Amino acid sequence: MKTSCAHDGEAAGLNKGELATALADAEARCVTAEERLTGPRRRVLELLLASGTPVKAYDLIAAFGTEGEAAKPPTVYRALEFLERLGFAHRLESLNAYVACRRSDEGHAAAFLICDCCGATEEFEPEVASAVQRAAGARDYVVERVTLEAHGRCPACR
Amino acid sequence: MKTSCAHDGEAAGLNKGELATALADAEARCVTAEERLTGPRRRVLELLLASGTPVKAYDLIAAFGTEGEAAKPPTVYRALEFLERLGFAHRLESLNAYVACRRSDEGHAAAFLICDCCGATEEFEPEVASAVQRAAGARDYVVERVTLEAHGRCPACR
DNA sequence: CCGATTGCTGTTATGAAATAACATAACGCA
DNA sequence: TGCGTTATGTTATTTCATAACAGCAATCGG
Repeated sequence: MKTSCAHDGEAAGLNKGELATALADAEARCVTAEERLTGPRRRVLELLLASGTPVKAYDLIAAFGTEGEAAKPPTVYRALEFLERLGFAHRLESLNAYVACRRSDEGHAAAFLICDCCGATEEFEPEVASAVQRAAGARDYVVERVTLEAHGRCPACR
Repeated sequence: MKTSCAHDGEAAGLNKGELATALADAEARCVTAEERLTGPRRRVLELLLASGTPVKAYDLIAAFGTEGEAAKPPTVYRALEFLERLGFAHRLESLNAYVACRRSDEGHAAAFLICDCCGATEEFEPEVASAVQRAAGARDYVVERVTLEAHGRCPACR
């Protein structure tokens, strides 16, 4: 799946200032939603934001501690569950990985372009929704959640 | 995810005659493609077809032997890889499960409606493709493979 | 017919991803 | 302060998937 290629390393993560802003935003949105951005949750979000690309759960687990100690799996998985619920992160089913999301609407539908070469992802708005709804309607289904992941190559990797 | 509901058990798998026909079809397509539908491959396809709904890999492993003995994981995973390659089966990323496909075109794009209640799935043609291509084009991506899985409720479960 | 190549299978072992279950701590509030 | 709720810590286990290597069988050129 992930073919090796020269463009790794230019990760696109947030720098220190952007990170602080993004975390403050998240904090604010939690207050509004009457939810708590606790330590572990904040830490996992920070790691995701700093990466800018999808991160495996066990990489988060390994990177969790600031002195290099690992977290226990449930710590990170619970944080991820929270972050997903509030729309701060998404799970990429086809990669078994998680990615931060900076869109401001909780619980939005998500669709992704995923570069199989460098691992970069771009989230886009699934206008696709209407086509899915049409297919669903024709079969009498009610759709509650859509996973859309398009694999290919990003501009830099071609 | 899978909420319990009364409609289980009405699985929609193929009966004996249909199964024989479907396997013969698969056999024929393999000949055309110059591929071999060997024992393990045929057996796994048979199990998928008989089920009619998505099946977990380890359920296939457990059901593999005709006298109840389990297969070794690689046996089944290799067969699944082959079946996917030829378009006889698809992997459902959001379920970690596999489902038979009776469409006749190798390597086609796949999209699914998945009932979270009874586990039924319907494959549909992703006309969606055009919308994805538009989003991809705008971002200069080249798309090679699309995963689309819509979760919801089937007619029977509402 | 022989030997080499290639593709598939069998087997053992291990790696990677996720969750169950239960104990403890922190928070919000009567 | 004491109670219910929500979040965390911890141990263990389950679920999902692949690496690595040995053997076998079909195919093809000589």
